[in-house]
Amino acid sequence: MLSKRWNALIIFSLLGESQRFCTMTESIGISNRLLSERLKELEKDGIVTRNVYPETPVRIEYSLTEKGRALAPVMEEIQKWSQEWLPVQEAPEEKQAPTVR
Amino acid sequence: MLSKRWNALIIFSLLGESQRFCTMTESIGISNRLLSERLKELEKDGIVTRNVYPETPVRIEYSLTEKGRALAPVMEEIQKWSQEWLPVQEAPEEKQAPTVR
DNA sequence: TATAGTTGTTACGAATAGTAACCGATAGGA
DNA sequence: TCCTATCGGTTACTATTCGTAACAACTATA
Repeated sequence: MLSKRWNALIIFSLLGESQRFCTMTESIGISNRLLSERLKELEKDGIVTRNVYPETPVRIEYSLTEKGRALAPVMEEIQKWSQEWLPVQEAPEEKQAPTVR
Repeated sequence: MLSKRWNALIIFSLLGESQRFCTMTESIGISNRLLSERLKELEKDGIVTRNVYPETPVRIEYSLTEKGRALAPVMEEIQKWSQEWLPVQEAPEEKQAPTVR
């Protein structure tokens, strides 16, 4: 499951707090097609839950189940390893709205 | 890198001891095409080293670098998680030579 | 009516994975 | 010499998955 592209990043971004769909696409840099697909799979695997808030426009938040939160130590070890062994990378450039002068 | 299919299994199987190409294809269940491709990538990333023993037929053993062995804690946490949260699976059936009666 | 925000779905070309056949070097035996 | 076998891969081809863009359904607001 962690070997599937994006899943580690999805879980990582949910470890902190529950997140909305559109927030996740932006912060992870995944397309909505794939995020939708991955979240369905993770929900079926019992790692993620989907919470619907029927406001307008509808708000949907995804969060981790206990099984999902139990992956925290795995993610921590991955972080430790990458801090020690991977060269520091430039952050990907922000897409800015063109500034009007 | 761990998100690429097979890489976690390849590293896991090298954590114990160095392995030959043909042993790895059998134990992991990966095709030789992909194993070859993945090992090249992992070698380029400095995670795996390739040792050639010019016997006949030639013997080639793959082993982990220090950077690769540093992934041991990650793999351990993954193991712990799966033992706690994943149902026990049937081992994939061995391919047996047909028994002659 | 038109527009915008949110969470998706559909369509389709591009990239990656999987399968099977083949290659080159070497050695052993007929 | 010719055939066979082993090892560590390549090559060729098909199937699956990914990535991008366009669109859909719902509803509130202008």
